[in-house]
Amino acid sequence: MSKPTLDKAYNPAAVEDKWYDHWSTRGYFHADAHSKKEPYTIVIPPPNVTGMLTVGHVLNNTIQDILIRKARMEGKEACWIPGTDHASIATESKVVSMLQEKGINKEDLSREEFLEYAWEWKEKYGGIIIRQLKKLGCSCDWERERFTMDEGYTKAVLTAFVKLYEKGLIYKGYRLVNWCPVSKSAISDEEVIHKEKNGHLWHFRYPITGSQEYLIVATTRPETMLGDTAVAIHPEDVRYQHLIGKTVTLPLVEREIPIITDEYVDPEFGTGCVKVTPAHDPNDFVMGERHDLKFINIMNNDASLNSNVPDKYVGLSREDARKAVLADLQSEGLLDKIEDYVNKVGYSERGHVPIESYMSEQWFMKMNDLVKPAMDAVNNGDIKFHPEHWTKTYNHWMKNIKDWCISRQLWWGHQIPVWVHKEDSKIIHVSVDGPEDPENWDRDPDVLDTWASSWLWPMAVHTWPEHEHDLKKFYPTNSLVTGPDIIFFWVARMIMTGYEFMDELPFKDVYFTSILRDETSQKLSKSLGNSPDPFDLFDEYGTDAVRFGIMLMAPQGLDVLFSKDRLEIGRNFMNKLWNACRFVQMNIPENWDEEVNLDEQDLNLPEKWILSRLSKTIDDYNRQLDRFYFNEAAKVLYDFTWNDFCDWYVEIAKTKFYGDDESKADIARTISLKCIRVVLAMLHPYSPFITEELWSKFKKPEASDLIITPWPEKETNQNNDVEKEMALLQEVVTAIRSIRSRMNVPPSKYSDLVVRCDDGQAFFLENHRDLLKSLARTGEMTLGAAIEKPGQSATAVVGGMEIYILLGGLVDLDQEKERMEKRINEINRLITGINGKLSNDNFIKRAPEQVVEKERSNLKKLTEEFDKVTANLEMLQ
RNA sequence: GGGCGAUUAGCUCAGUUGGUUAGAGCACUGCGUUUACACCGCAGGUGUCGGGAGUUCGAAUCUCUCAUCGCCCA
Repeated sequence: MSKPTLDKAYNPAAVEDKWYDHWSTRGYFHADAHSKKEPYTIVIPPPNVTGMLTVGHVLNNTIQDILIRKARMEGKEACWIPGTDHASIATESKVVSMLQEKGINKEDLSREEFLEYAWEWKEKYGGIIIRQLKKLGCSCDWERERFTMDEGYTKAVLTAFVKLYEKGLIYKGYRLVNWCPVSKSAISDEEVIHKEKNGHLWHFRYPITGSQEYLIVATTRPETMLGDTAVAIHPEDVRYQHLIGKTVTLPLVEREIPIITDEYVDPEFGTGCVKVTPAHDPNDFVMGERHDLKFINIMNNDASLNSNVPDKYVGLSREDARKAVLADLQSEGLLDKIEDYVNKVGYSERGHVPIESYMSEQWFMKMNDLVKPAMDAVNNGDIKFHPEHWTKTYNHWMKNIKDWCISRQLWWGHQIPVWVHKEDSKIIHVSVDGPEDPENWDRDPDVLDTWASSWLWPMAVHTWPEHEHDLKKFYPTNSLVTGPDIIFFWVARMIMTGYEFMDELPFKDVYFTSILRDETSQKLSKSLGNSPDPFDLFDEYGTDAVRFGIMLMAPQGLDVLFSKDRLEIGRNFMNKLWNACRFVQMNIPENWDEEVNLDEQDLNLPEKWILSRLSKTIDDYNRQLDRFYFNEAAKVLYDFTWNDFCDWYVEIAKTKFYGDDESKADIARTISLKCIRVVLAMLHPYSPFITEELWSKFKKPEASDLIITPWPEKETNQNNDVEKEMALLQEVVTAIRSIRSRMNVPPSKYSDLVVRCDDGQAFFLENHRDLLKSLARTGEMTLGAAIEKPGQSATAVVGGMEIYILLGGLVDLDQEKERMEKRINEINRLITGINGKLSNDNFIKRAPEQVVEKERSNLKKLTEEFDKVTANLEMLQ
């Protein structure tokens, strides 16, 4: 053993950086593609390159670190590949606002100039989250760190585009897309957030052409009426049959537009008449195509009105246009009424403003062919989701998948590898390297959706499209750990690319983490300001404690209500572990060299018991981790360490340490060390720093650093008889303590014990006389079957033994009576239940024998206890 | 409107294939500073397992239904 003894309390700050540097220096994180070991690979969900560590990242990356550290200890070639994502829209908008602060408009810059600023920004802020992950303790292979706009990665992204284009899966279309007026770009369906908003339903009068009649349409978006090209009614709506074939004159615009009939119209909604604006609403778009209507785009790319509306409205923002249109309709007497109305409004996830459905030319990807193998893989179990129920969400989305709009009107990202000939725009060149005569071509200015690059992550972090060594060794990966919020964006699409380009799944297990919420169940987010800074938490509790605490509180497949207080459990546990180790260390002499071979020892009950518990703990722990129950695994370790080891075994070991039999002390030392070493090894993936620190003091001299120490082996010391016997001893101790506590017996006073019991029980108690003395503070023991209840004593019935504690005048008779009566009622309740079952023929006939037997034996036990408690109660009367 | 999930002690959650005297931590109450730990120890109280119905010898667990809450998709 090394000396000096541990500090009185664990001080995280003093050890965390030390060990991280040590591990890095020794190269433990780096995976060797040429090793013979079985690979175990994880690719990190790449955080936004300009992002900062959140509590969500802590949860997510701790889980990955647990998996990878365990695999490493299990002797696998553990490879955790880190990296960051260029996050097109998010990063570009940050750069744009940074430039604005400097007084620079993006519009005034060339593409090249802008990208220079963007790269500068990336270099400046791009490393932050990586450094933060290191503080968290992540054992990533930093030599393999990737960025989605690295040269090699970019090549992979463009290669994928070209391959899919050549297969006919990518096409260009002029369509209605989700348009973010802030970033002035298309966004995908998945980037639109639907929110319920309190709005209005405005009813307008549209005059029938050449008549005094009106029809009334209702709308939530008055300003779009300037782009109306029809009014629709349901074909069977009796109210409006006479209008079919007529036209209305669109107010303010004075455009004559047809009245059409379409099944889409809901006669129950509003007046049953609908204005149709094909260029600005997805449903109207479809109707427009069906009826060959005009598509009039009335907006610029910033959602202000363009020259397709009457002059007085040109240039107005959509908000101002709404006011103007309403005012003008009102003054013309065409505003019929206004109703309150709750409607769903789509917001841009990044721009935080309502999106427009906007006509524009975009690149789309056909998804139907890509979906099939990806769906099969999940449904036939090749890829497993944890928790499993996410497969339903996955399937639902896959079944209803639509073509994916992959172009973005941005500069930061992968520019689409399509060139149009300057002489003839019908001539198109698509390739990774571009045409040989670039001067004759114009490259498509758009970039790809970021997800159209990150969907290649598991293969493109290596050398794909080249199939070199790393790719062969480390693809497919083993586990993916990510949030369910990106199941469509990312997980589903990675599965598609896996089969499309590698003809193989990208990962075998997907663990979906919990979503973190605060105590009022709001999602933790920076914009709400309810997300604590992880570094404040690390400072306050220690990184290991935060990691352990957050894992302990993350339930399976549910949201986590995060609160700082709950990290205290983690901190307390670290302290408990530290102090248990400290205590053991204090009781091991300097230069002690007497570790015994436990297999050759004649062990007594508590020793056999703690070894049995340890065996079971190893099994349970591995089982929980294997099924991705990280909270349960943490609990298994916590319970063993705190309850079995600290509360019972260490207390028992004291009698050996303080006794005068050195050989017994050596056994206790050996067993304590064994428990500590196994616990440290098992806890290491959760709490790497403190365990490595303690390991350095408690390891066997020849052992390696904990991070690469072999994972604890399965043990076979489990023994149910021993556990039962120990449980009885614990029950006796607790019963005695309970009486002493109730009667306020001071700890310094030893209680004499009188027990009515059979010979076997007497032997048992006699056998553990010393333990009873130290654990329950008992004095003299008088045992036997013929014992009469002594006067002035308190009673407990345990396992058929009637335990009397002599208390002189200390007994509170009323309190004792009350207790006994309460127990008698309880026993009665239980006995009634059991009798109900046993008197039921069907139960006897149909229930398994062991179940019936168990009820019988319970009945016997309870009846005996009932008799004894009743008799004792009578004596008190 | 469609789908998914949740509802167990004051709070946060466990509860494996139906059979446990329904558990843990926190909080709470009492006692305690015995040379690991007050980030501690010992002892203690707390539950119609959301409501209802069904299947079963037996339901917190399986089925249906209702209610409430949350998320996703229209």
